[in-house]
Amino acid sequence: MLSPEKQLQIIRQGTVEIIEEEELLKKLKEGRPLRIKAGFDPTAPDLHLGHSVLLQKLRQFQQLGHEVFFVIGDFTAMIGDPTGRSETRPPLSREEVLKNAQTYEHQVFKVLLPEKTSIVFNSSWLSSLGTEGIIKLSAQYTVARMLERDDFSKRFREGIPIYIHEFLYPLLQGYDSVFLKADVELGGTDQKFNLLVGRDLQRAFGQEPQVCVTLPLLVGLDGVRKMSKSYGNYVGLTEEPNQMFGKLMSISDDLMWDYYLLLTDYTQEQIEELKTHMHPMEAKKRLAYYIVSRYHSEEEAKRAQEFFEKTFSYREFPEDAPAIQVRKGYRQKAYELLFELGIEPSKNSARRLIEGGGLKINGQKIEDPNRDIEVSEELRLQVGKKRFYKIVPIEET
RNA sequence: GGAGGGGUGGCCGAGCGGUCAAAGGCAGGGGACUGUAAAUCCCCCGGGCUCCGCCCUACGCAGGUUCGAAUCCUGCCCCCUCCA
Repeated sequence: MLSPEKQLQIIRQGTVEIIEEEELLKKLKEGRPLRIKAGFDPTAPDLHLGHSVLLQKLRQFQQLGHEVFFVIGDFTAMIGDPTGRSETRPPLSREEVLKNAQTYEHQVFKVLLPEKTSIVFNSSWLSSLGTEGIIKLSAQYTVARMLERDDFSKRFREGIPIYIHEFLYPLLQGYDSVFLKADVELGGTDQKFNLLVGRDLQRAFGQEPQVCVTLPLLVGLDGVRKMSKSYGNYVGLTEEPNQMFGKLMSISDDLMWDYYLLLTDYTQEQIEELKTHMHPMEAKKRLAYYIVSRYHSEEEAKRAQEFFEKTFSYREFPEDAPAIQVRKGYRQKAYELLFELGIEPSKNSARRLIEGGGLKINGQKIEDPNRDIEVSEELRLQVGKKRFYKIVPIEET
């Protein structure tokens, strides 16, 4: 095991805040494996790279010899964390939650070390809390303190409704920490308040308070908003290699360094090294390769990179483009063809696409949507910059 | 319970009797430039069509007044503010 000071240094990397660092150091000095907790809401079926920031940090803890409690908030998911803006989330059904939770397990172990991970469901202790338990728990916290939370105080000020049950969310999450006797809890910066409630509750229950570690929210592919499924700016952990590689190559150079810091095992120094000595595009390829091999395999990462280079650097038509079969001699106007073969969802959108110059057939730009296209031999379509199709004629039987 | 304000396209936000499928912004799609980066510029962006034109739905819901309503009136639903 590394020295406590050295450990702290590694832990600190990429975090926003550690409350309190002194306490963490003290805990580390005890020389025992610490109990590290992080909670996930099983509200969406798939995790994306944004979630993996936490996983990455948890993994570092594991590498340092600590123990991770991966809490699936199946109970709290039924409340819905109020963090997500002022909108009240529709509560999820039990089945949905469980189904989502299942897919998590599989994805999580692409990053976490199984032998040092316990996956636990918070319903297993929260659902038996009972009305009485909830009341006792609620008695540990005041409304005034609840209103300290940014989201709540803002809404309170602006007269946006705050429902009573929303107060329960931080309390229950905090109670998870009590139940698990967590030494450390990790969360995104948006979780800070909830993490702190955990501290207070542990104190109230006579435990040593957990250390709270907050991590930045990963910025999505658009470089502006946080990565989130609802913004469509995410990379899913289960996405296919070519997709994943391509998406990662499309981020801005600035953003790439955040990704390095938050998603890889590269140290700060190594990152600096890349920044100063490597062409940004090469560095980006390395990042994409790294991530694809983590969630798929080296082999697939290699193939994804080759695919990328062929199609985009050398502009080769990808051999494994989806093939669409049509009757030999099929003849149709360009826009009709795109529609009929299911490449574009409507004739209008096909027309717009072509008029905008987004269609190439056999490398030649087609600009007139009404132009007749005849399929007598294989045609290679490029639609927009990223979509490729082969149109294959077959003899009529 | 009382008094006011408000609900517009995926989102934000103008419009307040015709010239409104509805300004502007964001997001999105395409193109140029590139390193499928960023920045920038250009085009498209409710839906459909035989597309320099035509046809449908649309401005919370339901009716009404008008030759004509997102814009006026009535009722209903929802949201917000202040007072109690």
